[in-house]
Order: sequence, then C-alpha cells, then structure tokens
Amino acid sequence: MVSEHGKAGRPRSEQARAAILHAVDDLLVDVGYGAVTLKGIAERAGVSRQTIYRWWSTKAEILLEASAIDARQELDIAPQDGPVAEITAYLDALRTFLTNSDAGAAYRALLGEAQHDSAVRELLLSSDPIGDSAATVLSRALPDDVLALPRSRAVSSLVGPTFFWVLSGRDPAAMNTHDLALEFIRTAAPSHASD
Amino acid sequence: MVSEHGKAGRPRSEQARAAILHAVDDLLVDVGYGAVTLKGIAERAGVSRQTIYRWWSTKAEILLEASAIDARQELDIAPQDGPVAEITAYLDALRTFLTNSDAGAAYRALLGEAQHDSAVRELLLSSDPIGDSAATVLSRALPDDVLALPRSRAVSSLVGPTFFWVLSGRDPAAMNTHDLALEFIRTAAPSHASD
Amino acid sequence: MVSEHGKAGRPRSEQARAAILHAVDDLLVDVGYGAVTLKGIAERAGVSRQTIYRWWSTKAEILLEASAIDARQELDIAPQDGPVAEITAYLDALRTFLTNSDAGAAYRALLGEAQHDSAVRELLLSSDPIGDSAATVLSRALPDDVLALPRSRAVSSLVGPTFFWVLSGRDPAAMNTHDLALEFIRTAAPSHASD
Amino acid sequence: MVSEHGKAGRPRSEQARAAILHAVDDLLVDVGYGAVTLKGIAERAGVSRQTIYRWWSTKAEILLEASAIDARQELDIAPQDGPVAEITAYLDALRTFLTNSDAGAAYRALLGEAQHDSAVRELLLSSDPIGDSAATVLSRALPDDVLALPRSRAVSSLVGPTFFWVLSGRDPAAMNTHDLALEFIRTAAPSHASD
DNA sequence: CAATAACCGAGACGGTACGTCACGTCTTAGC
DNA sequence: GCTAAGACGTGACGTACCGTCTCGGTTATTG
Repeated sequence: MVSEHGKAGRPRSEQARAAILHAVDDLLVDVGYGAVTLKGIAERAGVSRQTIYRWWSTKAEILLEASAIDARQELDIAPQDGPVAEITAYLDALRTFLTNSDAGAAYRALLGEAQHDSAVRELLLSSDPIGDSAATVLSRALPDDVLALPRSRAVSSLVGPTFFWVLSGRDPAAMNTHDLALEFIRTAAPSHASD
Repeated sequence: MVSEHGKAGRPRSEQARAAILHAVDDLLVDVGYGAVTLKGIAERAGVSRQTIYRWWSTKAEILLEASAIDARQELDIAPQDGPVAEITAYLDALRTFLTNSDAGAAYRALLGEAQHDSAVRELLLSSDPIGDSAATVLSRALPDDVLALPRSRAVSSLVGPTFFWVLSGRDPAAMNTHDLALEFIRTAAPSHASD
Repeated sequence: MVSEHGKAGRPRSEQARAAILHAVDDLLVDVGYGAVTLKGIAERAGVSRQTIYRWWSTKAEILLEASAIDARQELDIAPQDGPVAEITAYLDALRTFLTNSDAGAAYRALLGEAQHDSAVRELLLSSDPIGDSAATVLSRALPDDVLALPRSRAVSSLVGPTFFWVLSGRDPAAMNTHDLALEFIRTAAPSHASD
Repeated sequence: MVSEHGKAGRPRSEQARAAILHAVDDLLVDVGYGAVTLKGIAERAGVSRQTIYRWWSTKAEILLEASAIDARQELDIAPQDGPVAEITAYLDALRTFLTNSDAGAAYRALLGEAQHDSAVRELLLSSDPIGDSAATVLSRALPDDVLALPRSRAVSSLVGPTFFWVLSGRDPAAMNTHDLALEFIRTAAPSHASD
C-alpha cells in the first residue's frame, strides 16, 4: 500500500490537526481571545504542545487557519435581484460576520493583533476575507462602466462605515443597512442612485 | 497646616504619576505595544509596581490616560476655507493620526484590545476621539440643513473608509484624501457635490 | 520594629528555604537522584519554581546546601582511646556515611555530577567533607613527628581504599575496618605499627 | 547458504553498530557527558533513534560497550622489572586513564550514574576494568606468599588513594606515583619494603 | 525466484522538565 | 499613608529530549 504524502516517516496526523483547529474555535468562544493559550488549546485538543509548535509558529496563525474558511463562506452571499438588494444583503452579512460569528470574532481578534504585530498584519492582508468578498459583490452589483471611483476605494467606501461602526463599539442594532446601501450607491455609482 | 487633598497621610505623588504616563509613551514608541509591560513601565518610570496598581487597574487605562489628550489635539484641525478643504484636511489629520502618531498607535492598540475585552470597549467608547473630532468637523463643514443623512451615520461615512484602509493594513500612501472628501460630500450632501 | 536583614523589600522567607532543603532530602531518599527534579522539589516543598531559581542556580547547589551540615556531623567522630581505635572508628563512620546516610547519598550523587561538570567539581572541592574530616582525625591520631608521608597523601591513603570499595559497588559489609586501620597505620606511621 | 546469525530476515547492520559506538565516543569528548543525548548520538551516527533502542536500553549500556575495550587496553601495562617499577607503572597508567583518557571519562561518568542507578552499578561491577587490571598487576608483582593481606583488600589499597585523589577533584599533577607505590608495598608486603 | 521477515532511515506523536518572563499580591523599611 | 524595594505563588511561554509509533524502503534467507 502506498501512502499519499510520499515522504518518509510517520505522516502528519490529520486527526490532531482537526482537533487543534476545533479547539481554537471552541476556546475563542468560551474564554475569549485574551485567554486563549497554547497550553489551553493543547489540553482541549488532547494533543501535545509540541505538536502545535511543529506546525504553527503563532497563536494568530492557528486562529487564521481555523477561521479563514468559515469567514469566506459567511461573507459569500447569494446573488440578489438588483444592486440595492445585493449591497444591502452584503452589508447584512458583514454586520453579522463582525458581530455574531465565531469566525468574525477571530477576525477582529487578529485585526487587533495586526495593529501591533506586523507579521500578523501581513498574514491578515494576505487572507483579507472582507476585501475579497466586497470586491466580488461589487463587481456583481456595479459593472465597471457605472463605477465612478477606483475599485479599491469603492471597497473601502462599501465596508468602511460598517467596519468603523462595529469596531469602535457602536451598537450594531442601530445600523440601517438599506440606507447605508443607498448612500454607498450614491457615492460609487451616481447614475444608479435613482434605482 | 491643612493639606489640599483633605485626607490624612502622604498625598499622591504627582511626580510618580507623570513619570508613569511618560514612561508608557516612551515604551510604546521604543518597544511596541506587545512588549509594553507593567514591570517595564515601573522600571522605566523609577516607580514601584505597587504604585501603578494603586491608581490604575489595567494597562489599557494607563495607555488611554497617556494618549487621550494628544489624540484630541492631533485630530482638532484648524478651520479651513470651504467644506471640501475642511474635510480633506480632516482626513489628512486622521490618516496621520492612525499611521504616524504615538497617540494613534496607542489608539489602535486599545481598539485591538477592545475587540475582546468589553471593559476596554466601554473605556474607548467613552473617550472616542475619532467620533468626537469627526462630529466637530462635520458640524462646521456641513450645516444640518444640507446633511442628507443622520449625523452619526455621516460620521461613519466620513471616517469609515480611511479607518478600514489603515486598520486592514493597506498602504496609507495610496490614499487620495481629496477624492475621498469629494466622494463623502457626494454621499452626505448631494446638494453641495458640485462645489 | 526593625527587621534584621536591613534591606528594603520583603525579606526572604526562611520557611520557604527550609521547606526546599527538606524537600530535596526527602526526594533524594524517595525517588533517587536521577528523578529529583526542580519541579518535583517545588511541588513537594509547596513552593513556586521561581523561588528556587531565585536562590539557587543548579540542582547540585541545593543538594550540597541541604546535605553539607549533616555530612560534617556524621563524619565528626568522638575522640577515641589510641590511634587504632580512632582510625577504626573513623573508617566505620565513613563507611556508614557513604552507604547508609542520606547526606552520603547526596555526596555520592554530587561526586558523580562532578565527574562531568566542573562547576560541581569546584563546589564539591570547596566543601570537601571527607577530606576535612579525615585531616582532623589524622592530626588527632598521628602527630606530625610519627607521620611518614605528607598529610594530603595520608588523607588519600586513609580514605581511598574505603572510598573505592564503596563507590565501585563492592559489598560494604565485606569490609573489615579494623584491619584496614592497622594497614593504614603500617603505611603512614611504621613506628606505631606494633601498637 | 546459511547465514551466521541463524535467523531469517535482514541481519543487523554492523555498520550502524560501529557508527553508533563511534559517535558516542566522539560526543563524549566534544560536548561532555551531560550533553550526550540519544538524539545527538543518532544524528551524529546518521542512524535512526529506533535503531539504537533496538539494541541498547540505556545510555549507560552504549557508553560501556563503547569504552570497555579501550579501558582494558589502557590499564594493561607491560611487565616491568621488579615490584616497585611494576606498581609505579600501573599507578601512572591508572592516573592517565582516569584523567586524560576518553575511556576513563566514560568510566567516571558511568561510575557517577552507578551511584544512583543500581542497574548501572551491576553493569559496571560486571565489567570492572580497574579491579581486574589491578588484580592482574598485583599477582605479577607480589606473589601470594609475600602478600600480607587479602587480594581484594590489596586491590583497594593499591588503587584507592589514586582513585580518591582524582575523583574528589584534586590535582592529578600533584601525585607522586613512585612514593605511592612504595607506600603501597610497605602496606601490602612489609617484607619487600626494603627493596 | 518470489515470499517473507527483520532490518533501516525518517519523522510525527504524547509526555515531561527545563529555565524565563510577567503577572498581581504581599511584606518590609523609609519618608 | 504613600513610597521604593523586592520576595512570594501562579501560570504561560518556547525549547529540548524522551520513548513510542507509523511510514516507505532495503536486504537476506527460505520455501
């Protein structure tokens, strides 16, 4: 019988890997980011600390790997009927992601680390689930010829207000995503503003 | 003779307080937020650790007290000639604050903590240098009768794009604050958009 | 009230110190030298690991401090009537020390370490309970004018045979200390050999 | 064809065995006993750790096998002309072995282990290069009829002083082997003392 | 000449102790 | 009653080896 990994030596335990990623998720929810500890992850996962160090070098890396897929899924909304509905649905998803999702909690924690750790900054920027998802939605809702500003700036204008609202600690329930969507379209595609 | 603070015993040392706040600032610049440590502050300030614990309960509190005044100053811009200039100047100040200022580094660090520590969240929201300064500039540049959306949402639309741009790790130099200002005015005060 | 140590700060806990030294002794007897662990000492003593590191830098240092006083006591025999009795009594004490005493077990363990750790070598040589006690007994039993060889070599001739016998793993019960004493005197003080 | 080891399957690799023993010797000299590690041996020998565990159960066993033959050779001196020369030559060899020889370093390390590990004690006693070599020299230098004490005690008297001198950390250069030999003969064979 | 059996290297696994660091608390002496 | 000094217990850090356990491959002997 031939194993798939092709290299000599005992192959990496997929079970251990899954247990670790799962444990990180659980702990983040249970005890909060500050109290997530490599020791704690190891114990919760039933895995030795050394096994974690073998495959990840920082807490942030594990967290990112544990949440990246979920993050993309949660921000990947189904196509809607018309730009306003599209944008509104996306802003709803973004708000939910940032406030009520485990993956979102991980994202916010990583974003915090990124502010004083350039390694995490790179890591996060290379993943960038918000930027990517916003760009996707945007290209679907507003074609190039109606967009009055560069895509990258349009992304910031789309997600920025919600991003600031939530991260600065304002009440997410007080946001009106439909109005926000209208305002965004007024900025980014004035010709569509009357739709 | 009667002391001013009214209580018996040795009064609080103003010298120690200043030394601590100064040490926090220095350390933040020198070693970065991650390595700012209560032990380190105490040593740099020539103060005992107990003295710090007597007056502050968390690292975040000290950091906030050490940076709040600077933050307000740096975001308090001189009045400009016309809304566009006003908004542009403010966005410049905001970008500089978030990227090149010690107080801004402290703010970003605290914002990171706030994502997983509700006590810091409250603390930061009660200070809110960005929200306050944006509101001030806004009321100066765009009177109520030309503002097409609620003030609180206007604040988010004003600072949100820049906020997201910087905190998500994008290159600050690639921002065009003048265009950003124009876009904001198009959103918030369509009647002024032709100015 | 004035404390004795004269320095500022919390004074060293004599209770912790005693508990540590006691725990080392206990552990050495219970689990053997190889299994004596700093972690184990700390737990047995009800003391934090850090407290141990604060005052000692190696396991050997603790062990030496814990056993040095006992070692000297056990090798300090009461004066006897005549050289032969004196030497015999000393060799008995030495054998008991090396085979049946906790302090002796510590000494043998340290001697082992000293064979491949020069720091321990120095430490042990500076304490040297066997050399010192042998010299004392020797000067009491055989005055200078009857001693046919240098004191330092006499010490080696006195303790060497027993030392080798025990450390090389030979059966201590098969030693005849009285005959050993006679042989030593024949070597060191031929003029007394007929006593 | 019939293999020598009699069993089916691939025979033990003599090359691996030699590489391991050689690596142990090298490491002992290079990094000192304390830092000799099974992992290190395996890497230095270019051998897997499992291969070592297959054939030896402890570090001590490998060390003994690696040094036993050398030890015997170094302590097996050429016959000399007369008892004094014989004994002196042997003590010289013994001193050199214990202080300047790789095999001697291994022996001292094992002796240290033997003090707190009875398995090593047995192992070492069953090899006993010092006891054996001393007995050989002794029987050559002093026939039974001139020996005033049992052979086993004579062995201790012969090697004990040197053994203690070296292992207790005293300066080997300060030993006078010729005088030591004379003293030994005075003890063990008084009738020859005038030779 | 295949099948079998025991070896070999590589390397991941769960453990355990290491020595260090910062934490928050405490107990002194001094002002 | 505040201060500096500094020891205390606690607990996570990242590292090093331990002994065990798969893996893919490699020899020899045996049927």
